Amino acid sequence: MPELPEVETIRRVLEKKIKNCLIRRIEVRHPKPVGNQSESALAKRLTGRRIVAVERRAKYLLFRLDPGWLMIHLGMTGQVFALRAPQTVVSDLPELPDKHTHFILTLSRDWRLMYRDIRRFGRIRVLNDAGLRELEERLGPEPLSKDFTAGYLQKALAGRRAPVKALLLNQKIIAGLGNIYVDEALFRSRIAPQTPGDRLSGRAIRPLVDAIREVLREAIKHRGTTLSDYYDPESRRGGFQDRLRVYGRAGEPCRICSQPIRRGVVAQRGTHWCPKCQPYG
DNA sequence: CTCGGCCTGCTC
DNA sequence: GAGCAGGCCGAG
Repeated sequence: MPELPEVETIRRVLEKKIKNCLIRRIEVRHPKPVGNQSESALAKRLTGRRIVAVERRAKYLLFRLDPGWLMIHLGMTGQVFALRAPQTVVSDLPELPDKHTHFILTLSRDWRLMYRDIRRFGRIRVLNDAGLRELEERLGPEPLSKDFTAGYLQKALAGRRAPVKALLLNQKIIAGLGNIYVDEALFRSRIAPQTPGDRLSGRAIRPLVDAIREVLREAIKHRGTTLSDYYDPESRRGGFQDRLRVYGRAGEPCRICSQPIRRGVVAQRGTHWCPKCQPYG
């Protein structure tokens, strides 16, 4: 569920709070998210390590240790909370840890990191440098990096018959987009989501690249989108949900042309678009 | 490339 | 009770 802007928001908050903390203790409360590894095996690889930096690649949160990496992918409903020892979350969230809190790191300076995940689609792994390289091999360029250019995207989409929506969700083509921001970027670049990759005109590529960058930057600025489950590590909601132009707005008037926003299924995902403002392919 | 599976909770 | 949900992976 969290896409690049949400994971980036989490990263920034965590960096501010727990960078340079030592991992004192770990607790595995449900084995699934850690890949059914035993608590003792994980503890051997984590306790005593320092969190040197908090990084992000695509939708992966990467804690740089000394040595090694702790990787967290939030799946659809994963959340990470950073709490000072006695203090609990504010807002409308349950007291932690609750029955959906599956993994806890106790850190120096009284911090505790709690991983909570209702659907348990998320994953927590300890990686060495080789493991990190394997992860990297499955991912395309970061959309906000200089590697993501019109030339690159043109090549990546060439000869692909799948709908452009499916291609933009493919993390090997571009890393970090999910259902919300793909729909939003296609709206902003006026491209119909069903358009096959190889039928996108060359002129459509540049606006698409710009729209992807723009929507991600804006969403990060507003600390991500909270539709229901997303909260940052300080249990704050995002603000971008109020600025969505098509996602979740089926039947509501388009903000540009007032036509009702359509909803259908493309690439097996709920897809939102304006039939009038998105004529291109 | 498409589909089903993994999970729980919420809305109809 | 059915269908849906911000993601990913492996099977066919």
